[in-house]
Amino acid sequence: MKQENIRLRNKKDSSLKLISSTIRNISKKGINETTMYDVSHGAGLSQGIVNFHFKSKEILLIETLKFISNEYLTSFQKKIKKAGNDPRQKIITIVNNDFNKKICSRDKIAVWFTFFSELKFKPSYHQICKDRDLYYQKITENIFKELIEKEKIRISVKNISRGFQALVMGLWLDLLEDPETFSHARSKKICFDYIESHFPKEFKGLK
Amino acid sequence: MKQENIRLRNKKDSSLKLISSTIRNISKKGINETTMYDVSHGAGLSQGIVNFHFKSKEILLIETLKFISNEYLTSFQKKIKKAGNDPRQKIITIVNNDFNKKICSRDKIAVWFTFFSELKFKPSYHQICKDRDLYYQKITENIFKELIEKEKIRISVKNISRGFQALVMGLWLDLLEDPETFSHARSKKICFDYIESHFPKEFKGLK
Amino acid sequence: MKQENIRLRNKKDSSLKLISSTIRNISKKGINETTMYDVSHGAGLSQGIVNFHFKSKEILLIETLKFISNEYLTSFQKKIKKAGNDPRQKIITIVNNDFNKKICSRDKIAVWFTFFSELKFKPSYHQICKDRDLYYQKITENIFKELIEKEKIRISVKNISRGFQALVMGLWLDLLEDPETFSHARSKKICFDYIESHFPKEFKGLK
Amino acid sequence: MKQENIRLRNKKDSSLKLISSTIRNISKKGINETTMYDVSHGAGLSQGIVNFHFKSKEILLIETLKFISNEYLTSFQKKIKKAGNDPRQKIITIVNNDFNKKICSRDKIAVWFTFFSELKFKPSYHQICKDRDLYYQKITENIFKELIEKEKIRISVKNISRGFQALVMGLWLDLLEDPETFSHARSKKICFDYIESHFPKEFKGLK
DNA sequence: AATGAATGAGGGTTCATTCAT
DNA sequence: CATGAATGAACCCTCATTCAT
Repeated sequence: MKQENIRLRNKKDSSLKLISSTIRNISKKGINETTMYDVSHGAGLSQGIVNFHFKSKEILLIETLKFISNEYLTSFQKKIKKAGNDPRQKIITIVNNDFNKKICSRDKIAVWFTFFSELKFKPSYHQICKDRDLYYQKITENIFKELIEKEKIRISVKNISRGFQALVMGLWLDLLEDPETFSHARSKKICFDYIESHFPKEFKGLK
Repeated sequence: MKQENIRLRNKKDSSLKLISSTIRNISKKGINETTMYDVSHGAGLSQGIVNFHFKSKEILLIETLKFISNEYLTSFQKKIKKAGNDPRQKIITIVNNDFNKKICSRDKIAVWFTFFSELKFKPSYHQICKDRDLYYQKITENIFKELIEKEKIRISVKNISRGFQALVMGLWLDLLEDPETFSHARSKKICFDYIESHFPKEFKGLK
Repeated sequence: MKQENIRLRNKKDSSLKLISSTIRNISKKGINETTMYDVSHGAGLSQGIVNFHFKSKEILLIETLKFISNEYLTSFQKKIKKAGNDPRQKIITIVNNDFNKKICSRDKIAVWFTFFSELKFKPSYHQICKDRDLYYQKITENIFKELIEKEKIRISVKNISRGFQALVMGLWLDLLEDPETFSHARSKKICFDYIESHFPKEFKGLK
Repeated sequence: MKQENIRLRNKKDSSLKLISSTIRNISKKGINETTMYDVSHGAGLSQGIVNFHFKSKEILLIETLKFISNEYLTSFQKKIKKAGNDPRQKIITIVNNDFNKKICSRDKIAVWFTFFSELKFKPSYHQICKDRDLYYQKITENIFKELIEKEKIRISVKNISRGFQALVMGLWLDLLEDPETFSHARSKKICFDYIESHFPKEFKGLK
């Protein structure tokens, strides 16, 4: 029974090591250049082991996407909870989380965009991303709804929310593409400008 | 002389057919799943011809990126010229061009994001994208500068311009990811909302 | 530990089988006509295995050259050691070894000359051949030096030694080119004539 | 009629240029690395032309071997004729010709050994080389026969002649393999040593 | 006679996957 | 659970050859 537990933990350990190695490799070389050999040796394990823990490369990649997706959501949820009930505080928290260097290091962004680029022809990737997006959408839409009601302006919640989300993704791409002249700080500033321009009363002079 | 011309045209024709086939294939399957065989047969030609016109797959991909990049810029320049000197008209033109279905069909977007995902480890892709971006940046920054002066507001040109650009890219990603519930029309609306929120006098009630 | 040994032996076995198959194939068809498929299937193994054990065809060929070179030297050393200290006996031993049918079967000669023909543009082949030659030279020069001292004649050690070596190579080429009318026995006779003509006292009537 | 002549000459010119380019290329890169493209462009002509003048690469190579073989024989015959009837003078002439830098430049030797290495599996090469060898053999055997009669020694003409020939080939190989420390002059010296050792009276102190 | 775009067979190589140990 | 030799399909690329011009 105890041995069984150890085995399970070992198995889980190896799987995690493998996923972590996958992320590292993808961010360094992209999906196509990342081989099963790279992954296993990057995890300090041997050749055939990947097909042992994950049935195929396809599945390894799906699990990897699930992993970073989950990592994002976990951080998101934790911080939103801490932010309390003030919509103003909540949206600030979201921006800070989205451009938290742990969540969106250049490496991680590279991995995200790698998966994005395959969305069109990989239904399984699509599903995972969609799940994350829907969750994110639901939360932000609610926040923007509260803000709109407070500010008493007339604007589509759906549009402002989607615009916000698109803006974040676009800025992530900029961070990936242009790391020398663009920064996390400026990304946040631009997001806050976006919010302030729509909710001037609530966010005037937002730092 | 005439013969020479015919040959050159034929050679150019073949190259174009090949690039066009490459775009079609990448948008359908991604770069890695697109084989040289797919490309050549998709162009109605035979196996070895791709390596004859382009020395390698690598170079074929670079030329393909150059092609769509150039296509984008050409359309952009042509329409901007038509728009005249009014900054209001110019920014509207840019939005219309960015979400013109020829320029940003789902296929083309897929190709763009495929290349974006490799930006980090392919210096040659990076350069081409950077060239396009710098040009786009320069033009939009000038427009926003004019608008800011007209509206007499205090806001960073650089930030509003980059925000706009990021928003467009984020919306492209949405069009790629979520074609059923999202549309070109809504993308434009969201862009115009972004502009209107910053320049309310100039753009009040912009459709 | 024992398992490890078995694996190592298996790996070495496969490498040897592959090299041996390479020799057979080169002697039958030459380097260029020998495909990786020929080599692996000639060794009773499958396609990709050659690139697993040797990283490339280039390296396979280098290892093959090293192998026959080593085989030659090993046989040479063993017999020289047996021959004792008499220079007369030693040079006889060398001739016998050089035209031993194991060492210079027509197949092996064909392989040697295949590599010789690429010496000029393949530095790695050149190095291996040079190593072998230098060793051979050193030994034969010492023998001829002893003979010259015994016979008390005046002649350049370097030249007689190099001439001897050249003669052997020329005769190998004859054995390759003209197997019907030329033989190992006659090759030896010609070598002994060469030696006798320079050291008549020592070798008078050498058969 | 005149036009016909011009055409023929042009055709011959091109063929010669092509063969000459073939020799240059083989000596630089070996047969396998020499492509039809290399040959035609090295001759200042275009791609498809080789298959026009020679039906195939195989035939081009055969014609090339015939060419250098013929070049060798022509030089050989011319000089032998000049040498007169003295066997002593004739053999000296042969040595001088065999190590004439025009006849046996390192480039030409490389070409020769390239063909030698394919002798075993290319009957057509074999025939051409054999023709050259038989002619050479006949002449040298006659010379050695005369020398033996003059010197009144007992030795096999066939063997001494073949030994001589083998020695020359072996020295050619040395010139190919070891151009830094070995020279044409030393090659000749070694040949003369060979001759002197068998015919001391006739060649004493041969320079 | 000459050109050079096009063909297509075949080579070297890579790599996900399997499996005996 | 883990190893790593072995498999074999599939890829990119080369190149002799053809043929319309």
